[in-house]
Amino acid sequence: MTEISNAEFEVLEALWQNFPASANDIIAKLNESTDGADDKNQDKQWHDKTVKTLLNRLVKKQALSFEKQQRHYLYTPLLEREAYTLKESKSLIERMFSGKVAPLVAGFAKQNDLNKDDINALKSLISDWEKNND
Amino acid sequence: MTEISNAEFEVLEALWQNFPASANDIIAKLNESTDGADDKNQDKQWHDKTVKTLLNRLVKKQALSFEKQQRHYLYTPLLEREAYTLKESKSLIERMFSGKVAPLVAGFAKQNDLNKDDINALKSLISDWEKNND
DNA sequence: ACCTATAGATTACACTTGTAATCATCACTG
DNA sequence: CAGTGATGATTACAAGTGTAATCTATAGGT
Repeated sequence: MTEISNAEFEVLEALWQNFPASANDIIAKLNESTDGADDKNQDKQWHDKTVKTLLNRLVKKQALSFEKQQRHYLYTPLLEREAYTLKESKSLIERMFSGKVAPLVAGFAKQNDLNKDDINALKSLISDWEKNND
Repeated sequence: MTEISNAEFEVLEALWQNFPASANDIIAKLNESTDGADDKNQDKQWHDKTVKTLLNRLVKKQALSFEKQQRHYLYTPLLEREAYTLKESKSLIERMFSGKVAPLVAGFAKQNDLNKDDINALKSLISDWEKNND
């Protein structure tokens, strides 16, 4: 229920990608370079202490649970990624676009931030919607 | 360049709706009940001191300018609403959906948060896009 | 069995944010 | 002309955030 901060979200993100996971697993995942061909990718390095702090805060916020596994903990997210991202999306769209998703997409279109794949994905969504809502 | 907080955004929002405006204009606008038929609309009341603080912060952040008009100031936004909302949208979509807008829309669809109007708006966007991208 | 490296807990600390109250100045009112 | 009420400036202050360092207990190596 409490708010998840940006840094906390990134930690959760790492956990969602594979869980349950130990603090070290998560730290490793966070520091994995998201290598693409471009080398201007100087991904921030996460300091181990920082990640531990964030894990603690997430536990306090009941965004994840942990269970003792011999010496260390294994963490598991208590939030579903999809539910969380939807909530955040809706919140932004509510605040900025009166709850309508189309104006957001329109902004992307205007900026030339859509490609054929995006358009196809949207078309497919629409046809699904129409199938279910005759 | 600095970040605009949520509360600051709401103040900016009021200003975008009509500017230049005095602090009092803005406070009035913010406290205008966004009346709909539903009376469970107990819009938060903005305290005059609070709004003044936020205006000052926005000036410091160079999000708006002001000019002395006799005794009081007239404020004018320095950011365009559309540019700002686009930037925020892109940032969220980058963080949560790898930069792809379709998954966000898919979330809305899944939750039944789209209606015929939304679908039509999206279709129209798509056909415009296709017109410009053969 | 002891010492050390380590994992998690606790503490730190500056900056931002939400929310105002207080201070200083000045224009208008009686 | 003096007092008051408004306007903007300054100050306040707790909670949240990003970013760690220090403390404490303990598991594992020698």
